[in-house]
Amino acid sequence: MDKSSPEKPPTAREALDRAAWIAAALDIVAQDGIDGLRVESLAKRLGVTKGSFYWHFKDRRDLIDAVLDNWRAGRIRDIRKQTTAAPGNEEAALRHTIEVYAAAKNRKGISIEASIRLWARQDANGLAVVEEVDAERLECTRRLFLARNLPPAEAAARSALLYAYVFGFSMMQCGRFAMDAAQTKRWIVEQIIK
Amino acid sequence: MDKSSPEKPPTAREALDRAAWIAAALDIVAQDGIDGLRVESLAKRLGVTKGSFYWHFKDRRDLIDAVLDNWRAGRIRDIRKQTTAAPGNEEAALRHTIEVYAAAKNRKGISIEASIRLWARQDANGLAVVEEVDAERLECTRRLFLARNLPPAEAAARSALLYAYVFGFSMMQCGRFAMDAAQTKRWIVEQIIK
DNA sequence: CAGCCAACATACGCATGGGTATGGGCGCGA
DNA sequence: TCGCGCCCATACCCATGCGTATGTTGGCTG
Repeated sequence: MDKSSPEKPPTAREALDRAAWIAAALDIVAQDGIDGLRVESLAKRLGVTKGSFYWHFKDRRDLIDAVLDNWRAGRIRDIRKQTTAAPGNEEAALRHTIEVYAAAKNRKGISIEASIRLWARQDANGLAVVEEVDAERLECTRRLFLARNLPPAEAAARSALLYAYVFGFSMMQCGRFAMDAAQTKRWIVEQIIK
Repeated sequence: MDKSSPEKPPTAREALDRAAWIAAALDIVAQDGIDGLRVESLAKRLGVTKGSFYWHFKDRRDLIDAVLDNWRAGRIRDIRKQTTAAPGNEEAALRHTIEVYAAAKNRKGISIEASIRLWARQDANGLAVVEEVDAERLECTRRLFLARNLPPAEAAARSALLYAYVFGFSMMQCGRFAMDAAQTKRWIVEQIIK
């Protein structure tokens, strides 16, 4: 919750440095998972030593929590941005959301998400973060369905199906199968939207 | 590929012991992921020391590959078992398959699957195993849809949606949301099946 | 009973990694 | 210019963990 490691108001320099650590940490999480997020290797990647790390962060756990907070904020910002729609444009927004999140392009983002989710199975803080993101995502798309005057139960169900599909899809990094056939994708999207 | 570490025909005793190691290893994978699968801690859990491990396995990688093979065989056996259907009973089999795989009950199995999948993003052998399992699962349910005389493209699409849904669902360990409302589940299943 | 071999245990070297304690350089205000 | 505090480096302790080399034991065989 408290981002500033010294008590004084976080200076721009200090905030930037913490952000740099967190950004580099996210790279590592994408590659090797949260378990692979090691203080020394992270420091080496940034061209410094542990001494620097332990000035900016209390310990490794402090970094992980910061990464988690950062990820949560980013995911919530993103889903809200992607699901904003002018009245009457809700269907287009829904298609756009599926298109964006079911794109196999964002390999790094998917890796990070999978890593955090897996790790959250063993960690209370992580679990809370994942649940917040899930709740926000489900709510955002549910609102879009509701705006189309669907019954609440159906809006919730379609939202859940959309999320589960996008998520399951992104977990199969191998698009060699029928999963990525354009025809298949189109059929599925119609099932979810229409 | 070669399971027997000594060249002689694998005796029953030796096979049993290897299986015991692999079973214990799967427990650890479920808890801490493949990265958490450590030779020494595994040995401690079995009440022996490393000396025993390195008699049964060449190295840690050998154990991981054995775990992978074991998992692949089990998953393929299971999907085939769950999707067998007498002619005319395909719809019931499909519902049964969804019910079984989308059950949040199998927490351990889901953890193992998620761990292996995440790890496979960084490992060629693991990736091949995951792809084999994916292909088999998609094919098994696709056959069920085909038996109901659906057009091939639609059968493939429904199979993909079913798999993506089940998978995405199982990744959200938190059933606190609309995801587990019976009504929502029922609506989604109808979309996939009908 | 001698010998052999499977199935371990013991002990070691080495690397990685968390955390701490301490030292040092450098800019900046008094 | 003197100190002070931010930012980082060095050095150290300790734990975990991989892999290897070698010792040990119990059971089976000839």
